[in-house]
Amino acid sequence: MKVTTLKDIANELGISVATVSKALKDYPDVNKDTKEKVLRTARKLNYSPNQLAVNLRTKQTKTIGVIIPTTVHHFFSKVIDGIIEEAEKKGYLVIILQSSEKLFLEKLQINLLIDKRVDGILMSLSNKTNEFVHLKKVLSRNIPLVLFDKIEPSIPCSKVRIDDKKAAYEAVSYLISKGYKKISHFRGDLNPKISNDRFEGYKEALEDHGITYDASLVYLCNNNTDFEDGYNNAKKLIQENPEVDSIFTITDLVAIGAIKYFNENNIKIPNDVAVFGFSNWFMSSVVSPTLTTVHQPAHQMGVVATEILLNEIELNKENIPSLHKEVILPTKLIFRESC
Amino acid sequence: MKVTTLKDIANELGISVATVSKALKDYPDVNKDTKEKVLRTARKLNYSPNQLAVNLRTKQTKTIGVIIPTTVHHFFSKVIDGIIEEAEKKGYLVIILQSSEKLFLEKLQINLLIDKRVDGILMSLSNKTNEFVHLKKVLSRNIPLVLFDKIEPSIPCSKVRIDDKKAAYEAVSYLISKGYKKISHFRGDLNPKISNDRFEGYKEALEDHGITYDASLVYLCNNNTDFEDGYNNAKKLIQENPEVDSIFTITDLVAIGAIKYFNENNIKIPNDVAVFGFSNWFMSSVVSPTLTTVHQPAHQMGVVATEILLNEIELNKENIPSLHKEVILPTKLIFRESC
DNA sequence: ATGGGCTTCGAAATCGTTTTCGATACGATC
DNA sequence: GATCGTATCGAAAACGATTTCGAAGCCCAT
Repeated sequence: MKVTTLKDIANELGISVATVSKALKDYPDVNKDTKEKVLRTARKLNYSPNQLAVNLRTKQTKTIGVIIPTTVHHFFSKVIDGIIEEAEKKGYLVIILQSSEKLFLEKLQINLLIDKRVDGILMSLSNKTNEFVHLKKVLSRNIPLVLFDKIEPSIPCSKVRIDDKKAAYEAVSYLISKGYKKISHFRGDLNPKISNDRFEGYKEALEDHGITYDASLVYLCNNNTDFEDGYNNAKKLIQENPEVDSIFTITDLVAIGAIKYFNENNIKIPNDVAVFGFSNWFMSSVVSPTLTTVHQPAHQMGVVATEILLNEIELNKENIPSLHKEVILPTKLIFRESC
Repeated sequence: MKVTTLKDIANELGISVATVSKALKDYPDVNKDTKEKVLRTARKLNYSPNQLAVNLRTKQTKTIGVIIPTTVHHFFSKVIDGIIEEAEKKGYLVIILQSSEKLFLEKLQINLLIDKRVDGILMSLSNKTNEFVHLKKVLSRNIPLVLFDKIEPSIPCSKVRIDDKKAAYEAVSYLISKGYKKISHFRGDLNPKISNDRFEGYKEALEDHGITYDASLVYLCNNNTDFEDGYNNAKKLIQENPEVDSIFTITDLVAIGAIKYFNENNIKIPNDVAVFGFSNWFMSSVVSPTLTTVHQPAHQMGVVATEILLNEIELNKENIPSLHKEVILPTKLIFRESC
């Protein structure tokens, strides 16, 4: 089953490859009749251009690369959804790679994407990423790069994120305004910036409202901020601080773990302990009681990051230097039964 | 920032491009000394081959395409995880497209991937796909194709799936063996084969164990087999068939919806009504009570489908015709509190 | 008859690699 | 000295498209 090329069309019509190419691209310097004839036989022979040749010649692939820690995560799968949606709309394809939270994989994958000549790269950094030569390599090759969610402020490129600190501040302030005073925090790992930011927001909200910060009320989720972290920390919390009246958790999954423990042990939510999540994962409206949480616009983050990237790619093509944007997407408190 | 090519290395050393290329690929007909010199300057100039040129020349892209209905779904995101993992291991990149359950998008995306000259395609069909010319086009171009999960039996290509009917049969048989007699079924949409298969398994298990099938106990999930389907159907079920003692649901999410309704209305699980799910979504071990379900090997499905595809690609390269496999992955009943 | 303007076409270079097929040189053999 | 084998290299074609630039043909004006 031979694939037809420009040459086949040219031979069929007894004209040159150049004319065929120009006819198909509607160049002004080709006769109407020949244009039509070319179009007809192109359709007849079921021609479609060999993208590899086009890419080599035009030096662009209409493809972007995405590197994220994992696809198996509700947040990231929604981001991917937004990325693919926006990219497809503009005629770009998307190659996805997972760093699995490993720095060496991240570096390797950057090289793969550079070799593959993707037009641009979208990244959310792994928790382990503490050096950035690989990112600088991308920039030095003049390949547009946009970071989202897990970003690194020092890298001169566009970034899309939420204001984790502010969101946490608002959540905890809400708890305080509802009269909660002994507010615990189940915090994330030490490394990723976002978990520190949420922690900072928690502390600042307490201080701003005259509640002194109590380190013994903060519990670490060292199990990849998993469901079990919430369950186990809830257990410890009740043993060690029975007078606690509420918890602000780093993420919904942790909150749901806590809820499970409370439900099993006949601790009433929100009467005994209120629970505040983070992310607005769709399960948060399903669990009993439904979970009050912070809405994190995952899909929108994918769309916006891709918009910015594709824009920079287009500017890059015309050699227009693009200034880098830092977009902070708004979060929103979602009020449900758990508070 | 110029990217170095073979020509640059050749110029630097005063030798030909051909020799440089051969030196880098360790051809036997190039002197050891020149080989070393080439290697050294290649490293010095930070050379990495332009994949576009390589692809054009060798006619393969080391890239596979994946078309699935959606990425925002726990099952599919785990499949993707398996696909990317296996592909990366063998040095292939993965382009992901979403059909969003639309046939016209599926067709369009097939064309995109063909134009992109991917080496092979992995697909799970949309529920709307009722004609298959686009799949035949892939095969007629001699591009390896592997279908998984939502497959079409009539297409002559490899397939990876589970035995939905058998899994459903086993689940319902288990319920019967535990003494349940009034077994309801929350079934999926009419179109995808897998939901019909599960329905068939349900019916057959009943009949084989001397329970006459009662159509009034079967409820349709017409809301995309969503959480709400389970909730609403549970409500209707209790009103219309208060004597029901158990439910077999098309998928965990529907089961969890039902569980929520029962919890809210003080209907005890499993004492009043037992609930059996399908998929072993990780939430099924989190909800209260934990959900008895059928384990569906999503990650493995991605890995196996990719293995088969890459194998066919390799054979294809050597012009060895490959016979198509149909792999049926084993499922497993997971026993928890809800039954 | 000459020149200019316009339309239409195609030769050829180019993108960066891979690979075939000679070409050359040198030493060994008879 | 003629022949052969071997080691080493490079010219050139090829992959399939894009694009520049010049050529050819024709008409019209001078």
